[in-house]
Amino acid sequence: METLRERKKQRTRDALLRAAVELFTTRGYEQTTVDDIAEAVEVSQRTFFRHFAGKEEAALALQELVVARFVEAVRARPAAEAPLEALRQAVLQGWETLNEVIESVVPVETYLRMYRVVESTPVLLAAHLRRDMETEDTLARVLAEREGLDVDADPRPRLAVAVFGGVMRVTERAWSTGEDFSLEAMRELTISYLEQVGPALTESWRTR
Amino acid sequence: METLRERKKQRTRDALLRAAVELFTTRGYEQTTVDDIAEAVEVSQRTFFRHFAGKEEAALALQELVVARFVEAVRARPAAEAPLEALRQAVLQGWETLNEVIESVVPVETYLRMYRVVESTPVLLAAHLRRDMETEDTLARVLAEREGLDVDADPRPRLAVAVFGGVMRVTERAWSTGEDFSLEAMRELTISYLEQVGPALTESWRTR
DNA sequence: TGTCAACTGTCAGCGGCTGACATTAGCCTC
DNA sequence: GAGGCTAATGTCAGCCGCTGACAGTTGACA
Repeated sequence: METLRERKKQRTRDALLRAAVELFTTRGYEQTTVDDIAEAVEVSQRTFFRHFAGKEEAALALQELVVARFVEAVRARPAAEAPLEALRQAVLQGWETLNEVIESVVPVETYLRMYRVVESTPVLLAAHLRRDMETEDTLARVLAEREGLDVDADPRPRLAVAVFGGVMRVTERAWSTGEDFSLEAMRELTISYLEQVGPALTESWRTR
Repeated sequence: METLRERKKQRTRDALLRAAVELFTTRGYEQTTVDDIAEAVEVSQRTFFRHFAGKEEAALALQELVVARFVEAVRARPAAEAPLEALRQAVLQGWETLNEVIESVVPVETYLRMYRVVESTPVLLAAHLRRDMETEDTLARVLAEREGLDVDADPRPRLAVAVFGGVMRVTERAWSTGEDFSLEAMRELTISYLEQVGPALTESWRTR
């Protein structure tokens, strides 16, 4: 059982996160000050910074939930599965179960809107990409362990994860600049792009 | 012929850039204030911001020179060359001719030290990665044009460039966290990793 | 119930960055 | 070569993100 103090603290954090996301997705990230967020929740600015390391962290907190779950999904894939197939399955699984992670904090649609705010705000995109690299680092270790390799001696786990991450980033960008912002569209793009990356590297583009 | 005013302006910018790099590589990025840089050149802080959009831009200005040249090198590759081979050749060519671009501003060794500052400073790494994405966008258009494709309709140019970029990022990271900070080491890593990416994706890692 | 610790508020201050306005100094024409 | 024009710089005030220090409040737990 949780203590009252912990519940109160969590409630404040949730309120700050929800207010931040609400403001970011309506007014825009740059147009929202930390004071705005704190004021909306009726706490001091200092309290905001006690819950979030910075404005960026509040903007990326939702993504972090999804990414953490994705990494766990990769860990849970059967050991017999090939590395890239494990990544592929974990990603698709992630899209399917997005509701379970997000809906308890904000509506999925809000999450998807926030996603696009990140993609279209330079400073947020930059922070997002750096986090991606950290995730890739973690994933490389997971894959290396699955295959019994030393991640510092054998570059192949890092290379595979980097390639996979590159494809996912192209996918995300295509989704966020496209017209269909549904989860289903994201899922179909993921499948399609992962299928095409092999041919794109080996075959000539002129002989489709 | 250049006007005196333009020469003076360029000289101020160069002095600011050199002072910034000098301070960043000795004292560290976070430990250096814009006032420090301006003071070292004996100009006002406001003048610094008239030459650089921000502190980050001064830190990434050297890289920008190299990246711009790399993109030009890709454009200049023979049209008959396969896309990925064009990228590969352009990168290797870039390392070989690094002197020509950099030495007129700072010693190559200083550039390599600055490179590692970027890799090890979170906020700089983030900004660097975002720039990489912009570069990848440009390169995808270049490759699409070479192959006569529409970059918005066919994802293959973007996918190929993203994969290539992913490999290069793994390479850079391995170089900057390794022990041999020479250009030759960078070059060898590049060749080695680009060779291994194919097998890493297709073959089983256990049957080396 | 009283002590301790955690959460919060207030205040002061730093650093990045910008707009507005004044000043200097190269450029260009008559 | 004296004038006006304009680009480059300096100065000043102020916003915003963020942090440390200190004080007040409110749960936790004996």
